[in-house]
Amino acid sequence: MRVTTWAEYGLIVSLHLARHQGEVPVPARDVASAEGLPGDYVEQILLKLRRAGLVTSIRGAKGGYRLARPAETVSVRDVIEAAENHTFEVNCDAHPVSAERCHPNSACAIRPVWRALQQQIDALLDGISLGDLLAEESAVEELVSIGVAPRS
Amino acid sequence: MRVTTWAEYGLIVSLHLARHQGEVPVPARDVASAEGLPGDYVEQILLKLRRAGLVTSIRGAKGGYRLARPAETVSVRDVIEAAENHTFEVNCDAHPVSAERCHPNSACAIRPVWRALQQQIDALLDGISLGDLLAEESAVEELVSIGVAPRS
DNA sequence: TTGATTTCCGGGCGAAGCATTCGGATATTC
DNA sequence: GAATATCCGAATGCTTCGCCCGGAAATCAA
Repeated sequence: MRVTTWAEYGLIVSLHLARHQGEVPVPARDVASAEGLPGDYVEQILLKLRRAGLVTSIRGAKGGYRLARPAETVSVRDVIEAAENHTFEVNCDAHPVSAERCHPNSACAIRPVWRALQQQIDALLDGISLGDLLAEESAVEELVSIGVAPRS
Repeated sequence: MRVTTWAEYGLIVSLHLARHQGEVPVPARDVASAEGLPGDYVEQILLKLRRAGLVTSIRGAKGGYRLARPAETVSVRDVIEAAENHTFEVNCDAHPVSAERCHPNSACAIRPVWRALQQQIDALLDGISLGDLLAEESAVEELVSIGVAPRS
């Protein structure tokens, strides 16, 4: 159980855009080189973010990407769902073990576990915005600069 | 982000053993056929559960598997960790994007998100035992039998 | 003692998914 | 019209997943 690079890069990329809000739009390749990520891949991710309505794009020369909404109103869940299509995927829905066992009103004791997981995960990711991460970023940055090792 | 069949089958299998505690040991193939799972695969899963100390095995004719501890003392987390090697895997540790970014004391704002996820997930899975699932199972069974559709 | 049963265990294998690249079409600016 | 970008599907190589196979060792019953 882990997130793929879609989710991880998606966060890195949208965080980069959040950092450059209010400026000129940032081309995909600039994001990629600044963050040290594969260029063509970043382009695909930005495409997904745009289709989800999280970023807006401007085509042609001087074009690029911008966050569609203020960073405080974009949750980590938004980004992950846009980039990876889902946060936690419950097997009962997507990869059922068998039709009978996984039928919605069978007496399966395991399903509630996955449901609970899904709810907790979504709630947590819903509660964190790109704005929060941006704030944390500069806070940690400051700690590091005065020589205090950040935890974890 | 989802659990693999190792985790899911692992739960099904240990739940099956929990249901038959106190009886003669259950051979792997009996578990498999009773639960409708691939036999050789179940064998491998039971092997992992045994290596993790969750089940005990008896070799030879009349042999089979038994839960090593009472079902109330075996958490869902125990089972998943045994079957899948981890619950939620944090990329910073296992699949770092880059050495610098993911270095423990870099100012990465994303890492705390994964850490928080990991903690919440582990806490939730720690709080559920096979005994709980067994109880829920019979409760739901009863609801179904009197014609009330279980939720979710 | 022999045969049946069963765990033990590594390796293999096809299919799917992941991470990434490619090629080219379309739009915009200078 | 050249340069810069987004747009988009498809192709690629790699890893992991889900599962099977073959055989060795242990145990029990006849």
